[in-house]
Amino acid sequence: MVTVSADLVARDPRLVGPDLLGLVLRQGTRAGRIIEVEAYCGTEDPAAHTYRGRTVRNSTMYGRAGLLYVYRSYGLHWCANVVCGVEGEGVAVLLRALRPLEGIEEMRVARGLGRRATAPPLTDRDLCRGPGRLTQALGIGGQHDGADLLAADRDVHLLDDGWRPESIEQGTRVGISVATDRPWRWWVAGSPWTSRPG
DNA sequence: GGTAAGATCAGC
DNA sequence: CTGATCTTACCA
Repeated sequence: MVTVSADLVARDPRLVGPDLLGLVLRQGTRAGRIIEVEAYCGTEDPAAHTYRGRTVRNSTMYGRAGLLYVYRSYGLHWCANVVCGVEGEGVAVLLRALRPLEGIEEMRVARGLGRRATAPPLTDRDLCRGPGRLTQALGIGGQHDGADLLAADRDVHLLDDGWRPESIEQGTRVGISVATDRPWRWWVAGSPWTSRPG
């Protein structure tokens, strides 16, 4: 397990996105492998939070590459992004699904909070499949917005254990209503851990 | 000042 | 399909 270099993320998010597949996101004792991502491309991307300029919420997305941009989605869920490009550009890659690797019991507890007693038991596939689910599973929230993912001594960081996908598939992004034609979503081909069937 | 629309998810 | 619930944009 080694940390990820700044060179990997200090590029166009459409290049960084597929290169993040296979890397490990760790938060405390919980970790998962990145299976599915989407690129958000700043002023040229109407679906990006930074398309209309800086706000209180999106300021981290303008920071230097390798920071974690965490925002609240629909007032309820947290979504985690890896800031890319150069400082001030406002581009990032959204993490959409992980394969759980470590701390799976902790993830199960975190994901079970607030569920009805009658709800069916959570399978491993239910833990990190979707951007809101993976942050809940790892315990990532607003307090991690702006964290440095490239420093191994931090609570939350990116690691490379050498694993690489055999092949990668590409398609359009999920859950947006503008710029729906841009093929800026990538996932590990054939993986059962994606947020929706490939 | 009010309102609508989200980079979502769970439950019916 | 709907409701939950926070942030922002846009209009009055």
